[in-house]
Amino acid sequence: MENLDLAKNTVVGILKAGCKAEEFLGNTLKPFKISLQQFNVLRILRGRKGIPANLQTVQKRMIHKMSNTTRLIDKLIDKKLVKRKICKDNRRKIEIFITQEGLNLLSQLDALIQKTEAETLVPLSLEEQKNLRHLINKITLSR
Amino acid sequence: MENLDLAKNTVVGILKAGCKAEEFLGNTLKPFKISLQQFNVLRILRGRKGIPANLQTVQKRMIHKMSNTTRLIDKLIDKKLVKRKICKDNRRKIEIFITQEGLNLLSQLDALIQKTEAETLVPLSLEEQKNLRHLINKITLSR
DNA sequence: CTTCTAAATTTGTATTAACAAATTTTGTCT
DNA sequence: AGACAAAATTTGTTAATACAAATTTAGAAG
Repeated sequence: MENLDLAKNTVVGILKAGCKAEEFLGNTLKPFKISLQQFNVLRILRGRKGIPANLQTVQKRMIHKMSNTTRLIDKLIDKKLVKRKICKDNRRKIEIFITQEGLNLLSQLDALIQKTEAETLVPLSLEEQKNLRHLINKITLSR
Repeated sequence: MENLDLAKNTVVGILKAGCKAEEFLGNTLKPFKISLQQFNVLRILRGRKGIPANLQTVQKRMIHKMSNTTRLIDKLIDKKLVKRKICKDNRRKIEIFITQEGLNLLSQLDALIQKTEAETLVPLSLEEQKNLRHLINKITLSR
């Protein structure tokens, strides 16, 4: 009965696939000296198209839920890829923006990352990818 | 065209699912003070059923390929869950065993982990799990 | 407006992981 | 056996992450 270990094998498979994807993407990002987590935050900020984000907005959309987004963003600020601003009408609210330099970096990366994503999924046909996406989404969207 | 971002969405989904699985498993292991990586090494060693393993055997089977398995195993030795032995007939060869204490810990964890794995996959039927496992394996087994 | 409570953010500390260099081991060839 | 090259392992150092506690902020209630 291959069913006995179905859940175990599936979960281990998910973990391995996640590691492989992280490895591939990490290798692509390495020459640019940013981590996958940092890259994802940059993409989140770009996605806001000028609308500033506060910490929790960023945190909610992050792939890796980590306990310390403050310092992750500090790193991006050190690299001049991101800025913190104090809102004019509510000076207690701190808002986060991506800088032009950050946008430039992302546009450099876009094509490379797209290629890496494709490489990761090479063993799957388009139909299989759709199928996989559907199944995976069922897992992740359910919380 | 939802196809434009198919690969991107699929890869992001894989990453998220991986994080979710790590989170669930990590929470289960937390009260026992071992990390998921350490737990996996223990399971690898148990799987050898008394046959000792050397470092690279362990490394090859690890889910998280990390650069430093030596210190990971050192941690397990500190916790008395694992032992290093010097082979009699070839005293240069160092072999790694799981201790009785390690086996006891694993048998305590087995049921809990199984439950956690099931919880992670709750949104999927058995058929869907099989399907997912198949697709995921295509990705991970291809290297 | 002040007070209170819950949520969000930051900070300090300890643990873990990444990276590169150095060392040790393995196996082959003479 | 001895020497060498390649692979594996260990070690030092730096960077990232986890965890818990402390601080700050937001919003409700009086």
